[in-house]
Amino acid sequence: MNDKLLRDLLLGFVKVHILHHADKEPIFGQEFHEELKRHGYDLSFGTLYPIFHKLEADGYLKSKKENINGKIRRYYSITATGKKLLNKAKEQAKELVEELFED
Amino acid sequence: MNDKLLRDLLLGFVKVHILHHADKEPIFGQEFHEELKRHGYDLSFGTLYPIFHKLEADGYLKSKKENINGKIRRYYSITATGKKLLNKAKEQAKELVEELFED
DNA sequence: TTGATAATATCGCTGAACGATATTATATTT
DNA sequence: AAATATAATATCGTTCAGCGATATTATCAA
Repeated sequence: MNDKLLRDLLLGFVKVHILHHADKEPIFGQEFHEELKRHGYDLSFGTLYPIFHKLEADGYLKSKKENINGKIRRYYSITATGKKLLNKAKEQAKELVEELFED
Repeated sequence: MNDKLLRDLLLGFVKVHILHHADKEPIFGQEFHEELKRHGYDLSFGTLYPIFHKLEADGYLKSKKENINGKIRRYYSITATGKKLLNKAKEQAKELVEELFED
């Protein structure tokens, strides 16, 4: 079955989930990619990294490079603005889903 | 505040909501546009109509033209394939939201 | 018959998604 | 010490979707 619609749904959520995780602890690309895979979501790095970049450019995330055994990791954590947005997004997502299940 | 992220979230949901409403009764563009507006969502017709077209082309909706006082309306209703997709989408959306709210 | 109205359709631009490829910095092997 | 492997991030070029603006369709009203 064609599930472009399911993909769109996922893509709408990915940014919110990034903020959600970056709110709990610093995260980095590969790790988050694995996390998604574990949940059955296959998202390419060509999609994922630019999302991180955009979220940082827009001030919702801040990042810090760290050298782990010679591999550079860029750890992202949420900003104050990011937290505000995250809360709004969670509310909106909840409302939209609730509407689908009421009556 | 920049809320492109909230918009992406909405856009991911719009198709699911279209299927959801078209499952309850036949709907048409202007009406659904009003419905979204009432909920505070502003979606242009240049966005909305192509979505309807795509959903029909993919076999999730079927449409029938009707002439109401000389104004042509195209009423959309859900297909069997559309119902299956709708159920999957609802499950996926629910899971994604639940994760945002657990622990 | 001209204009107003309700609705759908589509154009052209911009920007995002994505597979593929390049780059970075070290550790390991030959 | 040179070459290879590895873990990770970065970005290119193409395709496609979102969207404001504009066009089209079919009546009714002035």
